[in-house]
Amino acid sequence: MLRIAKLTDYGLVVLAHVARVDDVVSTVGLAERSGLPQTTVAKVAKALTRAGLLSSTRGLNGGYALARPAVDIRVAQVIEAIEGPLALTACSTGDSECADEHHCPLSGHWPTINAAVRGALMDVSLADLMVRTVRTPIAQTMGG
Amino acid sequence: MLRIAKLTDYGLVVLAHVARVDDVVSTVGLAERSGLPQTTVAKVAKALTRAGLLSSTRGLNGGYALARPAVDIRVAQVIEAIEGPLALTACSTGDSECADEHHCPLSGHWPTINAAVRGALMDVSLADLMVRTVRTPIAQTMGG
DNA sequence: TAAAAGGGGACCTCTCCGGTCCTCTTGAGG
DNA sequence: CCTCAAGAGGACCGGAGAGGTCCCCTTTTA
Repeated sequence: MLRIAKLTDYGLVVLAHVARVDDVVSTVGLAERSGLPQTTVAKVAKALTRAGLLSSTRGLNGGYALARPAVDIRVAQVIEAIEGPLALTACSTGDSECADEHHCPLSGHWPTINAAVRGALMDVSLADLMVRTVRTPIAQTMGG
Repeated sequence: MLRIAKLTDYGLVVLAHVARVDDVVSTVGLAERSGLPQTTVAKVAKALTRAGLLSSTRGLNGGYALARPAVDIRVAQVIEAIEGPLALTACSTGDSECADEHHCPLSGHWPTINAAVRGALMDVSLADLMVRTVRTPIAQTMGG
């Protein structure tokens, strides 16, 4: 359904919390702040570290920190860190089960579409996502 | 995994074949051309018709035709026809199970991301997808 | 009036994501 | 040197949801 995986969503949340703390923070700390299970935070943080978005410190008093400024972390990178290369269809991954390419008028065009989507997601940085959402007084009143 | 549904992929293929025929064509005819099961073609064509991308003729000698020129059919519209409104996360659909919005630093930002992706997919038309893929002689040689 | 073709769901299966758990490695500190 | 906290890596299981099929109804024309 053109959805990102829940884990990817969590990944963005975790990154945002790490950025906000602006210091080394453990998975336990992140779990408390985010409200996510500690095991889930750990799973996501591992993937983000492998991708070079988080830097980790092992051993006692270890934890995670941003590997680079929030402005330099793009949503597309987070998605790729957790879900792998961005490809809207199975066709575009290379391991094509879609052997009827002579039938398929679309073959060869997916890279273009993928690039367009990737570009859009590259334009949004973690910093962009951390701008405090402006809530109007009216919304606050109505929200109850 | 930020994948479109297979049915959506099929939808694009079906649309491309209808466009190529440039005349009323039945689900049986489309199944032959595309190599997809006739039942699947039917399912997809129904959704596309409901969304106004295909026009249908019922009764004997009936079938489908494009409801408007291929240039005016955008990939984003096809996705929405089959999968519903474009929303990368469950958060952004409105029926948020994600009640911890006070915890979530991202709340309020998803519409922006969705709009970016939607924009990218709106920029690609069915006509764009039907341009014959250019294969260089070198690629043919190397492809074996 | 019978046959062809689309319309609209219901339903079942199977894949794949989400979440958990276990064990190993690393490093700080007593 | 030993212990313990904390990350690394991978195995595993259950449930939701997409894919695909089927059935019956309506429409239209020969």
